Amino acid sequence: MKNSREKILKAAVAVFSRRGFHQAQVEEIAKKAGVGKGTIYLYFPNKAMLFSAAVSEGLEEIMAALQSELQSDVPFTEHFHILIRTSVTLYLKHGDLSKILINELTSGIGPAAMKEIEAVRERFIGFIAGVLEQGSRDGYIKPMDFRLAAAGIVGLMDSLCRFHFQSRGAVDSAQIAETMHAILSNGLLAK
Amino acid sequence: MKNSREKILKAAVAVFSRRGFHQAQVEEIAKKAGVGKGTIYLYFPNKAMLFSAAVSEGLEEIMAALQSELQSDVPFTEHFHILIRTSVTLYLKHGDLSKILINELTSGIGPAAMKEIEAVRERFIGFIAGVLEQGSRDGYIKPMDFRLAAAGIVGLMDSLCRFHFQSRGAVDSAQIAETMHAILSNGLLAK
Amino acid sequence: MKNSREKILKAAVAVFSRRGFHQAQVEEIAKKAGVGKGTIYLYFPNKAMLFSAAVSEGLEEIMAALQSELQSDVPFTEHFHILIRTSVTLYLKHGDLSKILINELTSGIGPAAMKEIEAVRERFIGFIAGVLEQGSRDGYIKPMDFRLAAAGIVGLMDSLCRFHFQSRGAVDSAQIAETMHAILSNGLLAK
Amino acid sequence: MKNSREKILKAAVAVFSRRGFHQAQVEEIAKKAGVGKGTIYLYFPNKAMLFSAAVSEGLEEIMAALQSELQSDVPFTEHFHILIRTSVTLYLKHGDLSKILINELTSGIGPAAMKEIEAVRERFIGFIAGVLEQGSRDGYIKPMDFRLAAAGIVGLMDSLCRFHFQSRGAVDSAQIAETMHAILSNGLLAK
DNA sequence: CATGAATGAGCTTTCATTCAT
DNA sequence: AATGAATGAAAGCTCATTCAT
Repeated sequence: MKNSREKILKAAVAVFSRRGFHQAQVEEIAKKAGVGKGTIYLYFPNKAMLFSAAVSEGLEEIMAALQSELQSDVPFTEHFHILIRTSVTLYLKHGDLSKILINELTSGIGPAAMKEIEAVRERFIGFIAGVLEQGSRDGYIKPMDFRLAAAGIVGLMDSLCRFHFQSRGAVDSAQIAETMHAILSNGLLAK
Repeated sequence: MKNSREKILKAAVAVFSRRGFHQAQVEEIAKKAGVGKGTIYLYFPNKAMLFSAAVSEGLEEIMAALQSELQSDVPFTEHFHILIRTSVTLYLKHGDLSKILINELTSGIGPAAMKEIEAVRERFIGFIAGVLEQGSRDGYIKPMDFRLAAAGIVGLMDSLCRFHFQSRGAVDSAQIAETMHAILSNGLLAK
Repeated sequence: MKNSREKILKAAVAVFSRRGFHQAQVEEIAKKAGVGKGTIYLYFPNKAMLFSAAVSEGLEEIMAALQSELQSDVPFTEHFHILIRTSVTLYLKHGDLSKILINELTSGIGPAAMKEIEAVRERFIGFIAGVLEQGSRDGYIKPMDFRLAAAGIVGLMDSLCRFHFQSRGAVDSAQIAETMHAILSNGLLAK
Repeated sequence: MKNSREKILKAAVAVFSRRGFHQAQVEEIAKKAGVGKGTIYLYFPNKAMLFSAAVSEGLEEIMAALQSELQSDVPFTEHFHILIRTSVTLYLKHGDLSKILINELTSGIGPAAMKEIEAVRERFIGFIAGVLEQGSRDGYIKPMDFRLAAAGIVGLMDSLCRFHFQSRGAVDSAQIAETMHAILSNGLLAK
């Protein structure tokens, strides 16, 4: 049996993503985690901090997974494709998280937790910008404002993934990855 | 002096976008609109419906503005560029709205209002998909899943605009339009 | 067309009896009376006073009708019977009123209106006590505390009439009058 | 120290009877019970249900007390007298309750709670009707519509007890019991 | 470490009342 | 005399947080 902190975090991600920050009730998280309400306050100072911890640790996992993917040694063009596919897969798998990350950023979470979350988002965007920059140094990516582009990519991915969730299976992971790849590699214009 | 309904809607957009749906207080909206709290309930049945009305009517304006832009008769390549620039400008100008549109979609607004908002988002995505499809018929845009692409474009724009708002002026409207244009026309890959 | 004051009073009786004092809304009364909300405040200082006026004037009518009945000159035993039948009929006809009179006496109407209503009830009880006293002087009614008995009679009638309203026709006016007459003339005990 | 539920119910009976359903404030009940406002909602889903619980449980007590009185084995005539005296005593003792039971039946309490209360009143009337029916079988009570008569008795008692409360001591318990007994045993008519 | 009964600040919403027309 | 748009006090209810056990 995992320890309480883990169980709480896992339950928190699930509940927050389903309901959003304000609609989520601490009690439901406690119940889902199989602990008492009070126990949550043993590990997290308040709801907002629990929220940012949930987001933070989840995203950290995604980044670690992507990072390890980056180690492999294949030609860039293929690498680029794989990277996108992996991102989409991870993003959809951690769908809960992504919904949170996108939807709750201005929902009045309180300044402290807010800062935490923006920092996480920053780190995520920075991570992607880093990948782009490396690709650029190796001559595969056009020079550009990498952070801006990275922010755009995150938004693109979010939006496509939301489409997936809302389409209830009509649009699958592969289609999303292909659309992303198509747009990001060559744009929309016919040659 | 504008009529009350207008004043309330305007104030609502401002407050909702700053605070998010749940954090926004009806009282603050009333104060900002310069009307009594009760007056709001004369025009809107409840907070959620006020919210969806605010989003809805704002977005309608944006679409109308874009629509009129589309009438002009210039070569497509240039048109494409202009369209993106106009979109970004409008989006930034109605920044309040865009933040709402993106951030509040799952925040537990109540089913009725929720449906309204999703419908608006749908309409917006559909509108963009229509533009892409027309471009494709004329041979300027690659064939693809236009609705998916449109969803992606909205996400891309959102994310870049948010970057603008958070950078507090470090990234300007032109840069965002250029980045969008660069990505959407040719993608990220160096040739 | 009756004048506004009349129309308002009539509508007030109808609405108050259907909904009770607190549930009744001034707007509904105005609508039913076919006047503007503001007009009501031209004739009555506030909701509570409108309420007590409605009760008061209605009860006054009942008493007037009973009074005229009392003038007739028939043997007391028959008179007693007729009186009860007439009372029940009137009470049921003015059912709205009776419900109000019974149900709203402690509902927190505000001290001023409250006093008015209690005064009306007093007057009604006094009226019946007077009838009993006269009957006693004529040797038809046992000596007793007439006001107390009158209060009891009003309660008895109320309760039976409510039974009528709730039974939705299963118990008719005649049955109620007979039961009242049976109890009041000889009591419940078998000889 | 009694448990919270008990304390709340007791306070509720007191406050509801003094103010009536609508005028009664949950906060005042909480204060009187010596608990926090929220605690009330731990035990009762809403104000209306608290109300019906208060009425219900109080009346149940009265019926239990009367029931035990009925077990005793004395001649019926005396029994009848005793029963009325006991009823009046109980009714006056639980005066709060009786006021509620009579006054609030149409005050717009909400359908669910309303039904509960009507059911309680039904049960009470049914209980008395049962007593009458038994007396009739034993030959002491005239045959009649027992439920109708029972409803009348409740109304009679109510009204007399209200008289007691309003007379501020001028009319005592014994007088009321005697008046009831006089009316119910032999009626008002002189022989 | 763990709990959940208890709390009360804070929210939305209603509706009697006013007053400019 | 008549109106009804506007008001804001007032109240029920929720839920994050605490703390005695």
